[in-house]
Amino acid sequence: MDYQNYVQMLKAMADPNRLKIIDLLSCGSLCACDILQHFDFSQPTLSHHMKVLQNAGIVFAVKDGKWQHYSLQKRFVQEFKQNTDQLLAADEHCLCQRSDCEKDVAN
Amino acid sequence: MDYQNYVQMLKAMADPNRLKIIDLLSCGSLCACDILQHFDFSQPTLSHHMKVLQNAGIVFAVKDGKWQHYSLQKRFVQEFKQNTDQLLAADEHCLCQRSDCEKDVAN
DNA sequence: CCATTACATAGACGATCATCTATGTATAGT
DNA sequence: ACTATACATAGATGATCGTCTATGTAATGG
Repeated sequence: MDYQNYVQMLKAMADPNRLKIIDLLSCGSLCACDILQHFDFSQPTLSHHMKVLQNAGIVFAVKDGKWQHYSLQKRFVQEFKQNTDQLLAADEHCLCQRSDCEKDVAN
Repeated sequence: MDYQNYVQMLKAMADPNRLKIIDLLSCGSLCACDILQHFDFSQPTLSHHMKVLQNAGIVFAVKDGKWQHYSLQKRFVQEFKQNTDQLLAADEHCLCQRSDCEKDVAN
């Protein structure tokens, strides 16, 4: 499994404010000023967070006049769930490579 | 949704080494020395990572003589998937609370 | 007992991070 | 043209993070 991209997603999500932004965008696209209203931090801070989310492939932006409309990347939603399932499944991709691997033992 | 616990899980997962530890443990319990063999960092560093994973509710430890056996918390596997689904679903829990909420608009 | 093994704790250090203020850059309205 | 609005960029700062070395502790074996 490709950790690199998944870790970047996790890092971007591992901030309460960015997680809330993702939650906001899960119901549709919003412009920066709309998002900002839900937070106490400054506008440059939001700009920073949006860039982190874009770099992680979580969010994409469309410019419309003065406004930047942000939306969740559909591909992110799909890939994140897929990577999560793969990570947490006790299946045959087992990394431990030990002869006494306990992958079949329930905990 | 309770961000606090979910964010703590995400933070703990947002490190490539800890993610690999989770992957290793997804196929069964391992002791610290077994886990350490898969990495280049020092033993205290592993001890630190295991504590982070325990504090996040991802891993639990059972002591057996000299050995510490680590396993994934079943509850974590379940709750993490559940929280992820809830976060990324465009359902009625919409936070934006705007009259023109676009939660029904596909992107 | 003493040495070894398995692991934890303490403290330090450099890197990364979230946030801020100050400022720049478009776009829109009058 | 001027002003206001929406957003980005630059640079600074304090906090957090991942890692290390040094050391402590508890269990095991001869």
